[in-house]
Amino acid sequence: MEKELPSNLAVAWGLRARPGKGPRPGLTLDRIVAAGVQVAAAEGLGAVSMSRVAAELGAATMSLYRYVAAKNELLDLMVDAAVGHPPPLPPGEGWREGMLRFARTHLAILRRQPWMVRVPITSPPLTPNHVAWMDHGLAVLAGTPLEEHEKLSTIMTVSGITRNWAVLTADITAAAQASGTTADEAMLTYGQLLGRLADPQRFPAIGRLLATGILDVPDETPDTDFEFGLARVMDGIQTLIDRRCAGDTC
Amino acid sequence: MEKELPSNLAVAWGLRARPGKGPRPGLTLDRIVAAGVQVAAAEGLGAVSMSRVAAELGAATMSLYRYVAAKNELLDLMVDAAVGHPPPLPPGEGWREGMLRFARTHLAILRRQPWMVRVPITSPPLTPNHVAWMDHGLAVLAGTPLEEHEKLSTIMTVSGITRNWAVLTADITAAAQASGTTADEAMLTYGQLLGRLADPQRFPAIGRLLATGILDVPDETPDTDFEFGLARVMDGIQTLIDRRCAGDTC
DNA sequence: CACTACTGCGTAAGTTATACGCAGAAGTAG
DNA sequence: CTACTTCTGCGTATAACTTACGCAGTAGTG
Repeated sequence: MEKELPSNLAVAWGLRARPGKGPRPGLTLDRIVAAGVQVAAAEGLGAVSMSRVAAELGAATMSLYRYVAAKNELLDLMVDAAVGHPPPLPPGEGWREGMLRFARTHLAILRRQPWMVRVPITSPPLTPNHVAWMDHGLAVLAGTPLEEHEKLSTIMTVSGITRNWAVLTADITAAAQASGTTADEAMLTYGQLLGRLADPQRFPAIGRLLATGILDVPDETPDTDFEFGLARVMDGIQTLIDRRCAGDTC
Repeated sequence: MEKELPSNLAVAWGLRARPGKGPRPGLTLDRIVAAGVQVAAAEGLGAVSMSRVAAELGAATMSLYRYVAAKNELLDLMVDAAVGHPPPLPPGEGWREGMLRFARTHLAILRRQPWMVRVPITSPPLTPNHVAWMDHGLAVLAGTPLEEHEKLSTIMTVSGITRNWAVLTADITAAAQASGTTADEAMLTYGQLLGRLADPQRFPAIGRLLATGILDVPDETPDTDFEFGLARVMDGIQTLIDRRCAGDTC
């Protein structure tokens, strides 16, 4: 009755039956993944080719395919490895500060390794570390009166906002580096480009936005928009909790 | 003082100086983009190669490079074309229903052309239709007492949730089609896989989630999690508006 | 009519993932 | 100890892919 596991998950969870028959393997999945991460960190995701990773290990290209079914699988494993374990849950932490920490930590990880957001997602989160983070998020929300499926939805919402923000800022940073400036300047460049391209006649609402001059001044605090979105979601969850607990024991 | 526009933006906005010197162009950027969209819609993003698109038009591969600087540029233009114009703003619509419509329409577009979410984003939203959608979103929020930059943050938050959900469901659907089942069944498969892989001992919070049996039953309404996230954000914005208007003229 | 700037596109180079299959290594059964 | 099985590393080869380069020809301009 047990269906076969998809191969990528089998290797990710280390569930490959390893009968001690043939010659001892010269490589390890961990070493391959680590080499891939190293290449991606040093030269970007574009530099990650099977031959490049193999060269890093002093092995032949095709050797990698004994450990990984396809390049996609390697990329998924690289991302999972780079996400890493979630930190231990601070005792006595409230759900709100916990979720904020969850999101900010996640963002910091994506910032430290910008190549992560360039890996095309092709499967729902089922790799070990992603599952661990999901568990971590659920644990943060354990004390709330939310239904279990609502906790899951909350985590996905927060993750979505975080990833989206990471992608956006990574884009802007990349564009900045391409033209040899800093990310701050690139933010301003973005505003300038928007002002140059978006005719206020055709796009009146954008005209009003530009008229405030906000996009012409660098943000005093970093990640303002990100924090704004997070705060809104937290407030919304608070509203749901209040509504549910109204006139009820909670 | 006017810096040169990046080439991808120049072509996207149709700002290429076209001196009527040489031979009349045999192709159009629009036709190329349309052909690319057609190929992607019919056979998936993986089938979109420069030669394939050129063949669709009866032209040679290299001809496309007279209109597009690189394949990435073509992909960006394809996405922008597929997003399309935002609908006209329904008169008398409140900000909440407006934002919900914004998000649902966006999701429907990404669902109708699943290849869109597979195009790696490499630049912030500066293409014409994306700008138009941004303007549309700002217009929806025009009646609220939010600051202009808060309106922008709101739109980005909602867009992030929407895109994230589109990617996730596209992944699950793709995995379903790969194994010859339906998306609904794949959702259940996801729950089953999670239950098989995530040891409740190691991941207690996930254990509690699985124990509710929610993942074992198909959702009665579609996009439950997506709608949950949206509702939370809307509630959060309502909270902000209420707080700002407390004891104040609004 | 000469000139110029532009278009279409043939050719070719350089990468890429990965299918196939063989030589040899390490266990296992007799 | 010997035969057999099963696995590993990896050389070779294939079929894609993007795109640099440059040439022949065309439509306006002076």
